[in-house]
Amino acid sequence: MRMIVTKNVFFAISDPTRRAVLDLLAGGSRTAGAIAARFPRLTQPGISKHLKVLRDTELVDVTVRAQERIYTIKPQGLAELYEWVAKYQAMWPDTLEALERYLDARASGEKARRKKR
Amino acid sequence: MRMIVTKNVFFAISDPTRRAVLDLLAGGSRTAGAIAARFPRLTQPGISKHLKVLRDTELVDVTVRAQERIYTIKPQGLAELYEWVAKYQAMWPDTLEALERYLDARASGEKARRKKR
DNA sequence: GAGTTAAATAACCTACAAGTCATATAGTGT
DNA sequence: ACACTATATGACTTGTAGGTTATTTAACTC
Repeated sequence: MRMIVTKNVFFAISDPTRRAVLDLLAGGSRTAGAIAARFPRLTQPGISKHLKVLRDTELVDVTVRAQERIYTIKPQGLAELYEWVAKYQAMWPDTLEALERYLDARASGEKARRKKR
Repeated sequence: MRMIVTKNVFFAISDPTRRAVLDLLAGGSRTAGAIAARFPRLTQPGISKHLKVLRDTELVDVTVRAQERIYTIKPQGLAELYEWVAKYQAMWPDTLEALERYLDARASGEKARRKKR
């Protein structure tokens, strides 16, 4: 068992809710309440805990305004992740254009697959 | 509790051992045994399970040679991750050079921090 | 065919992530 | 001071990831 926890960016983005929060914040800063409101299936404390993880991993910044906490994305926090994945980019079929073609092909392939079943 | 498991690339790379396996395979294809040998702290079945996750998430390919399984990295499997993080790249302070400067600064900052304690 | 080698699978254990409800903290307004 | 609002924290529960040992599967060697 790994007991060395080291919460890092890889861990932070492994959760779909946290990715959704980041995606939301990419559209602009929001209060914790406004964020929580976008996740009706989760409770306020649930979102609060996700925000804590994002804080701890330096993926968001918080500013205080009265009782509110305004969360802002810190895209630099993703630098480590970008750095890591970029290493593999060199191994991609070809250039970025090839990657885009690949992604498009995969997208339509998925559609076709969905139709089949 | 999330019970929709959907093992995806984000989950796959959240584990440090699996990232290390990918990093290893980036240097060339290897048999399961050769991979396991690089992780003396883990047992063979332990590595085998990690390899299963990488297989299931399409991050590696396997070819059979006698009793051996030769694992090859499939960097295209990281496309989704790259796609996701690239969205945030636009929000980065400036250009790629700025990112690199940032990473360098962070690296030396970490060294300084380590010295302090 | 018996023994050996390589890898996967099964059964099991334990720590912890992700969720809940209840409560605490802290700022606002009257 | 008191009620209200916004968010964080504590205590607790549960599912599962990540590890183990033992076993199975399958191919090769003699």
